[in-house]
Amino acid sequence: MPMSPKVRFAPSPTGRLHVGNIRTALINWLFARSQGGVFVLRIDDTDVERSTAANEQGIRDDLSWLGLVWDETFRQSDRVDRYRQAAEDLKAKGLLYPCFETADELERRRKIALSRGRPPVYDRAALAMSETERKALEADGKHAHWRFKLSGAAVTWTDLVRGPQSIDTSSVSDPVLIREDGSFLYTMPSVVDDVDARITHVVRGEDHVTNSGAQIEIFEALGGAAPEMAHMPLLIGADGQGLSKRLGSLSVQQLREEGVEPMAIASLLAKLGTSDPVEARESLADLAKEFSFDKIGRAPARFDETELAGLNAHMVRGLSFAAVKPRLAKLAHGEKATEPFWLAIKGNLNSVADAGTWLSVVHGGGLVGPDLPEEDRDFVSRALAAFPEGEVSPSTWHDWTEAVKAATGRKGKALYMPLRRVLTDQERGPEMDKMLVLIGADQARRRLTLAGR
RNA sequence: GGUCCCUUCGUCUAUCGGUUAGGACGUCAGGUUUUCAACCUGAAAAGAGGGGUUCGACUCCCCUAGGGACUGCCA
Repeated sequence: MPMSPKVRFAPSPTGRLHVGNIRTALINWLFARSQGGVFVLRIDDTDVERSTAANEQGIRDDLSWLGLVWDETFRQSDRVDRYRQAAEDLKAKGLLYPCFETADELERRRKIALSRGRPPVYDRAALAMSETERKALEADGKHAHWRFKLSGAAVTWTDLVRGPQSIDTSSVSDPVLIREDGSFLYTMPSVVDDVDARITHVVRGEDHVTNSGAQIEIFEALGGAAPEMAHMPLLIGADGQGLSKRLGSLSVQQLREEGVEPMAIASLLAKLGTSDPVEARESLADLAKEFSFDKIGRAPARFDETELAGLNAHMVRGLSFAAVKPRLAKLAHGEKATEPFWLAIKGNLNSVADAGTWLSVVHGGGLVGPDLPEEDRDFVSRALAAFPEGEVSPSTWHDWTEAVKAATGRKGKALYMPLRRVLTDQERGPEMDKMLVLIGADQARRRLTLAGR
């Protein structure tokens, strides 16, 4: 029996979480939970220019809302001393070397290489530099950035999703680990943190596959063994194109504002691209029970907002009154919501917030009523005359409409639709026998009176 | 340009050389319903293209096409 896994989700606080991020977080969380493991939230804030405390808090809020609670958390900016130590270790081993090319220069060289049809791989010119040259540059006030010296050999691992992998490090540039200003790029801190936190599995998007090749060498250089790796296929848009632009901006925040249930999001993201049917699940625990890397395919999966909306509607209709009561209470007249009310209307909702419409239909006294054609106004008056005395009951609608049918000769849509419109101000909605009971006799008579002549 | 990955109904997928290519969601039709939803029944719907290998290919190999990713002093 393998030891229980420890995984991490490592967002960079340069923005809020979006669907791609969440999926990575979710898969990590589900894997950890499915194995009784530990889920670590690591804030990758090594890019001080773009990282903000507000974004970090936003990310924590987003994860909490989704229910992706973390067992441990820390931020990389608090561990810089440890990274310096690791860097010194690599320097001592001759695996970290100083470079003095400017960013502009490197960019230019890449473009030239590309235009000549050559791979834009760093040529290691700095490695050939003599001590004297280096001293001269430093004396000149130049600051070095530092690159990790890749072995040039093939790095292999068995990916939990992709199977046997091999990255030829000779076709990859030596990664810059330390910037000219002395700050760290994420590559090495990530490895140091994974070692120190004893991360057992690195689960991330397949955009990191090449990184993994380099990072595995850094793991080994630092005297550790690399964790297990799992690289998920990326999500693409419904149009089959990359997810980046439009859906990249589809944030948890926005989804939340649109009234999408957290479990609708989680269900879709957990099942999309797997051999399981995409169906709503009530809890993350249910999803965790069904989680397995074996079920994840290797092809990019399409994320479709329409599918999410459908799943959400299905989910909302299945919500119990107890679960939804506190949320209804936040809507106008929501404190008056009862279980019969919820049961009557939930089948007509796409989101919990949609309940607001029906709350105002039932409890909003100021219903003005629709503009009815002349003949309908007359019909409504006759219907009012047939309205039974006293309070209404579940059978009132049936009895009343039968009486109206007999009195007016109307039937079907011509009979029901004007009454629905007058009583609810809507052309469609929950079953009228239930609605009538919810609206009550007084309101019903009032609305019929106003709409009649 | 290079490296890696992918391609089965509209969508997510099953199939470990021999199947009427299965399921789920969606769609459509019928039933039920005053409407919508739900539910029931049924239907339409797929191996990107071309070459091989083989008695037999969705499955193995090659090519082509298409898609994705990486190729940063971002993460």
